[in-house]
Amino acid sequence: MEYNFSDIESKWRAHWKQTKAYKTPNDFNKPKCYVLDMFPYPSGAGLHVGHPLGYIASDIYSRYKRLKGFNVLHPMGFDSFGLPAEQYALDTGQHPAVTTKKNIETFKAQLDNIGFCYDWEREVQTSDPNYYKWTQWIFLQLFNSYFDKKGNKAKPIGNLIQQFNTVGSLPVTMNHAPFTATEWKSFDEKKQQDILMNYRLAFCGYGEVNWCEALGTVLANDEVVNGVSERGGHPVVKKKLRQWYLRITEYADRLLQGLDTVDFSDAMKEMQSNWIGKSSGAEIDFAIKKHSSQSKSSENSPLEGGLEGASLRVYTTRPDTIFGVDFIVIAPELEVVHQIKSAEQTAAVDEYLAYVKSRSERERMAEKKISGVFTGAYAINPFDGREIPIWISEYVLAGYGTGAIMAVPCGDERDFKFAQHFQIPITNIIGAHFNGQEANATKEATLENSGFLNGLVMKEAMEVAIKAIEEKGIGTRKVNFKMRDAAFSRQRYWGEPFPIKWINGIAYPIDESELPLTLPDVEKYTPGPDGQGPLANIENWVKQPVKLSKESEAKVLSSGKDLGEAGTLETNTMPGYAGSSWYFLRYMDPQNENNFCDRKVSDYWNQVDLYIGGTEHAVGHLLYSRMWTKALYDLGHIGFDEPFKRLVNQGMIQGSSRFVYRVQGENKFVSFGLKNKYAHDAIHVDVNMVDGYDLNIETFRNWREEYANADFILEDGKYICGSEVEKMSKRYYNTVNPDDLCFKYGADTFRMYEMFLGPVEMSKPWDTKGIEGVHRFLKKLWRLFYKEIKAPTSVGVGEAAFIVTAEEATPAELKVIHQTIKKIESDTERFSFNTAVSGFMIAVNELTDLKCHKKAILEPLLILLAPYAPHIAEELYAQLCKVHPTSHTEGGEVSILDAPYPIFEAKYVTETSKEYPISINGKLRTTMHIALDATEADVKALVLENEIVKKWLADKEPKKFIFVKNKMVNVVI
RNA sequence: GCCCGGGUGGCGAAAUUGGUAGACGCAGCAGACUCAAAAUCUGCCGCCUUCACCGGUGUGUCGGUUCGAGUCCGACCCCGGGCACCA
Repeated sequence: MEYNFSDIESKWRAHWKQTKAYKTPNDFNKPKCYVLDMFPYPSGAGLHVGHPLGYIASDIYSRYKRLKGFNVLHPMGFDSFGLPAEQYALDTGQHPAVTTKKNIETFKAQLDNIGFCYDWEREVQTSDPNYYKWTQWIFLQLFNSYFDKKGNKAKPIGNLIQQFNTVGSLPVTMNHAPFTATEWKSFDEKKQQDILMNYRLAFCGYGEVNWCEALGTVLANDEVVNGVSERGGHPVVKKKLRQWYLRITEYADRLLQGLDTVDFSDAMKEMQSNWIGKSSGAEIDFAIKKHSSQSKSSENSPLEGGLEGASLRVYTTRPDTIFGVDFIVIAPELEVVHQIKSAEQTAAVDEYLAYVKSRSERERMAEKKISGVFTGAYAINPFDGREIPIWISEYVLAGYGTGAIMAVPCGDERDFKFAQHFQIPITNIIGAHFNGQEANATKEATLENSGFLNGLVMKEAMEVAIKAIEEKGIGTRKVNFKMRDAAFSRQRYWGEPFPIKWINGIAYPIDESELPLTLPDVEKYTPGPDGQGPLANIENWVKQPVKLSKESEAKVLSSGKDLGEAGTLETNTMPGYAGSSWYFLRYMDPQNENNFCDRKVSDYWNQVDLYIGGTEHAVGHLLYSRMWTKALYDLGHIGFDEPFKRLVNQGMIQGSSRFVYRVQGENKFVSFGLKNKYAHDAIHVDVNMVDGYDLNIETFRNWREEYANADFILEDGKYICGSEVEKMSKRYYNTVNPDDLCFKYGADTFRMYEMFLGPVEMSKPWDTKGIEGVHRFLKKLWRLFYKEIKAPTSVGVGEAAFIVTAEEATPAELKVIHQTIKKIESDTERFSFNTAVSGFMIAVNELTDLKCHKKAILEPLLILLAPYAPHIAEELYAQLCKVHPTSHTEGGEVSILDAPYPIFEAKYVTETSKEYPISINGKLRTTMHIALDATEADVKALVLENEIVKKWLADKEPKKFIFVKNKMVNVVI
């Protein structure tokens, strides 16, 4: 019998399915291990070889942990809401639910082909109403909570209402004037709800959003890349719209601090902290100089009391440079611009504002030219009374800090360039540190021309300046974040409906008993009117009667509305990241109908011990799920506030594209080496028609009709293709389907080869060459168990006998297996799967050399191998148990899944003597066998007696001996 | 521009704390078995020199620390990824 992987693999897959081998119980008595993959979006293209890389790694780790006695949760599911399915529906009219279902089936079949140990009974799909019921429920928890700044945590909104009722507004108000308890009670329902909306963790508000016309929806900041949509690359513009948001900014500090408690790569932590973008400094008020020619201030001027005594607030991280301020710049979008501009400058300012408005986000980012205009107004430096011109320029962003900055050209590159461009005189406060040619952002300089800060080193001056500012009452210490609140609504169909009903312009939560609020079936997926989603077109859905939450119901009734008729459902849907922000919790308790996840169950499974996925989710999914976890923790629904204890980022597998070169104007193709002799065009050719770089010309001719009669200019009788590394994608014809490889070599070979390619974290182009080597290894392993006793004939394979004996193992054999146990264990623990595969190869080579066919050696080897190549390991193990039953295996077939993990015995790996390299002055000269327990004096004597050492020493006396324990000896002369 | 990674044979890559660089695999070369092929097995495989042994040299470049550097330090070059007017 030879290694017939296809029979073996289908047999064992059926067996696992039938016996529910991977069913994971919530068994609280066993130690747990939670291993999670980022679940896929089920696209129509199916899997390519890049996808399973992380899945294989996590599968190996899961199986390993299981053998080590852990109760392992290793689930899989689908992130099945999302734009592509809806775009496809728009084009073809097929319901997204239908295409999604089909795609998921394809994915599952492909995944099962590779032999993963998922418990499919725990599968989740974000578009399943039984799942999104709880997404909506969590949304309601966020809606019904606010962030208590003092306690630094989320609390029920009821606490806040009680506070308003008893003592009035909080010390720090959010976008509204302070009020007393009595005033609060006098406010009408609308006013009260509007104020509360400023506090809710999930809230609705007007704001500048990223609007993508082509996709017909708004996008979150992380979904916009270089001014275009991440998906599809469509232009994105800023637009003021009513939108739902998550108040993630309140968690900025905790999201930052939490990074210290988790095991993520430094690069990942860095990306997240850059995105959060914490900076500390101060806000400072600059009085505005009264100006005779000032234009009349409009009625709703933000400058209280007109220009008289008005001031402008700037944000700076460098209050120590306050004496170096040579001008102030305001973002053009700020209203205040119109109040301060002088009559003479009005025309210039208005012209500039028109120019700024005409520029798209894209242009602004693409060409960063220096532009701006003087407003005609001056501010007064609060410390030395200097008059400072106020400019506007698009390099200052309205949305960050106060939208106004104090410009210190000697210390800031942008300010310097601006000053240079507009010939604004520069004050030097850092002496020799400033050369007049470029700004110097040092913090080490001793300050000059800086009033009371003179003589101080900048670092120290920082504190002194802030104190002075606060004492003078002209500003405060201030921390700012780059991160914005996350846009949470999409004007699309294929997403979770919001459990919100609008009545009289007030958003009311619907009652939990109404969940899930399901998506209606629709005929058309075109957007509704006024930038609304497709749901707005379905009147009977929008107006359907739903029960509101008890408090809301009372409020609505008291305002005299009929509950059945009143109001309309929110027509936006939630974004793709809603469902993925908490799916790891649902896996723990996926069938629970009364709770998103039972608290006892989540206390048991707790944090994800190992999370595997790509870096592309660094600032999206990973931040959102961390925030949701923190909010659920604050509200007491779970017992941990970081979801992922350890994160491993698998590298991207790129495609290795192949090209043929068509001679221009002819149906003739020239081989790579000769292509420069002709005018040619490079054309992608399917990698599966190319062996290495040799084109299979017959297959190519059959590929497309137009190539059937093509001519070829060959070199050395071959057509050599060109190559390039690109993203793996259908349109480059460089995708390799795992199904094909599993069919040709088997899943075990495929799994081990993917791991053998290199470290999981590393990105690399796919190369199928080399898979033969891994396949050969498995065949060689097979031959340790089976021996051909009759040569194969033309009509069939040869007969083979199972040749494993019960003989006792020799020390040499024991050494091999114990070395292997040690290596595989440490490699698996530290995620070095490529070296682990090498370890197996070495072991099999050595055992073949030793002609070892002993159960005592091969049984542990199979158990070690089971996580990597589960099918062949199960097959050989079953056969072994049949031929050599033991107490453990008696009474029927025992699966390798429950086999006792082999124990590594140190005595077989450590030796009594060792061959030491002997170096002289660091150069290797010879080797000697020395007992490990020899003293340094013994070694010294032995080495000095050695003939070769004597020769190299000549007459010289050794200065010293260096002993590297169990490694080598070095003689210094 | 700034911040992370990373540069090791023809190729993918190994190398716990500085201690025999290139394990393992692919490709290549030579040989065994075969009428032949496939499969399998054996040997060689960084570069220079040599019939061979020996020797020299070698981990992007230059320099440093050390008895000893792929590994540590300094300067530079190249590649990959992330961020990019956040004051």
